[in-house]
Amino acid sequence: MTKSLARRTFDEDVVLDAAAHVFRKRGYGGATVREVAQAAGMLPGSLHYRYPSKEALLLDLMERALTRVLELGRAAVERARDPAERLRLGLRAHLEALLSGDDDFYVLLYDWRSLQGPSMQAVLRLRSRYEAFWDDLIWQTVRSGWARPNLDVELLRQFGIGAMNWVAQWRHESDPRTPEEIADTFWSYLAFGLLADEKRPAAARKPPGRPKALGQTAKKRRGGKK
Amino acid sequence: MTKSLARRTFDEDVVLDAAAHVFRKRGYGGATVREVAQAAGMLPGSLHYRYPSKEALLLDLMERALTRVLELGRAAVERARDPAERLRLGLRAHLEALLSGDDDFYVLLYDWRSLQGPSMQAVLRLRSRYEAFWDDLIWQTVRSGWARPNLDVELLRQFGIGAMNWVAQWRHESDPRTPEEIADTFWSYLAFGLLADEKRPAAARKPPGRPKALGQTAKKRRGGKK
DNA sequence: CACGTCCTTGGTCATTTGACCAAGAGCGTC
DNA sequence: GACGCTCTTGGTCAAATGACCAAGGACGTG
Repeated sequence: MTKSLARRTFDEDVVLDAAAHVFRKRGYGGATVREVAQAAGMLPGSLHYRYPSKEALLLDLMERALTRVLELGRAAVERARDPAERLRLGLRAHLEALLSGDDDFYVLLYDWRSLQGPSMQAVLRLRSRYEAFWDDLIWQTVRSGWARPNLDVELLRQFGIGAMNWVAQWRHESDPRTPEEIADTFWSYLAFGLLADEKRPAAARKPPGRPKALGQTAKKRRGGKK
Repeated sequence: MTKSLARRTFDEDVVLDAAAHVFRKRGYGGATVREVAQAAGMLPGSLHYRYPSKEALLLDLMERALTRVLELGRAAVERARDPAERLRLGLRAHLEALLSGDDDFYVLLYDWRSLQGPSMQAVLRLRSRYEAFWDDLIWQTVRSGWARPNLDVELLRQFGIGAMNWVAQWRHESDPRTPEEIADTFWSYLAFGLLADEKRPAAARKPPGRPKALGQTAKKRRGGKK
C-alpha cells in the first residue's frame, strides 16, 4: 500500500516471502538480516539496497498480510446475502488464509509489538480497517434481527477473532481437520453456544448458576478484584 | 516445579519478575541478559550465577506461569458444583490471571516458540495439563446433560482458550471493562451463542445458511483447498 | 557503441550480545 | 577467629549483528 520505508519496485514478493519465513521461524527479534538475505537468494548488501532496515521489512510484511486478509474476507463474504451466512463465510476466509501456509499471518500475530512509532501506527490503521470489516458483518446480523438482543459487538468481534487466531497456535500440518471444518464448527459454537436447548434460559428463566448473568457487560463499577 | 536448568534457592522470584518484564517489553529474542540483570538489580555476572543461560530463564518463567494458571483455575472452579457455573468460574480465573498485570502470561503467550528441545518438551507437558483441566470441565458439562449433543470437546476448548488469550492483545490498562465483566460476557457467548432464540434451529429445523451445518467436524476428506 | 539506471558484489565497521570466570565479599557455624 | 558456603563483583572474549558503501556488473535506450 504505502511505499513505507522501502523502495517499491519489481518482484519484492520474493524478499518478503523470505523474510516472512525467517521471522516466523526465529521470531523477529531472533532473526538476522543475513538469514533473510540468504533465504531470498541474495547477499546482505542487496537486501539492504531494497530495505534500509530490518524494521522496514517487518512493516512491509505486515501491511501485505493485513491487506490480504481484508481482501480475502471481503471477497468471501460477497457470495451471500444472509447475514448469518456471511459471518460463516467470513470465518472460513479468515481461517483459510491463516492456515494456508502463508507465513505472513504468523508474523503478524506474533511479532506485533516489535514495530515502533510510525510503523506501528500504520499497521494499527490497517488493523482497524479489518476490525471494521468484522464489526460491519456483525452489525448486519444484529440489524436484521438474527442476533439476540444487547450484544456487545466489539467484544463479540474480539471473541471470535481471538478464537480463530489461536488456531494458528495449535493446529499442526498433520491435523486431519480442514480449515473449512474448523471454521464451520466454530461457527456453530458462535451461533448456538454450547448449552443444550432445554438448558437455555427461556423467556424469564434464568441462566444457569447465577442470577442476572445473561451477561453483556453489565456496567458495574470497576475495581473489586476478588 | 522441576529444577530445570536453574539453581533453585532463595527469592528467585525477583529475578523471574524482572525477566518477565523485560521479555514482555522486548520479546525474548530482542531482550538482553544485561537488561534483565539490571531490572533485577544485579550485575550480569550475578544473573549468570543463577541462570546459566537466557533460555533457562525463559523456561523457569514459563513453568511458573503455567503452574500458576492451573492453580488459580483449580481453586476457582472448586467453589461450585454445577458444571456450567464451574465453566464460568474457570473463564473468570483465566482472565483475571491474564489481566492481573503479571508479565509471565504475556511471555508465555508470545515467546512460546523460542524454547528448544527439552525445554520445549517440559513446557508442552505442563501445557497439556492445563488443557486437560479444561477438557475435564467441559466433559463434566457434557456428561451432566447440559451441553448440546456431539460437541467436539477439544475444538471447543481451543475455541474458548483462544478467545480468552486474545484479550491480552487488545485490552489496555485503561479499558473500563473489568476482567470479570469480560469473562461473564464471554461466558454468555460461549453458552448461548449469538443468535436469537427464534432463529435457532428448533428440533428438526436446520441451522441458517447451509444444511447439515450444526457442525461438529464432520469427518470428510481433507484436501480441496479451493 | 556509449550512457545512465538498476541492482549486486564482497566487504568493512562499530556495537552488541551471550557466556564465562577469577577474585573476593558477606555471613553463619564451630 | 578461622573455615566454608553462597552469592557478587567487574571484567574478558569470541562471535554475531545491523547498517553501510565503493566498485562493478547487467541491461535497455539512444
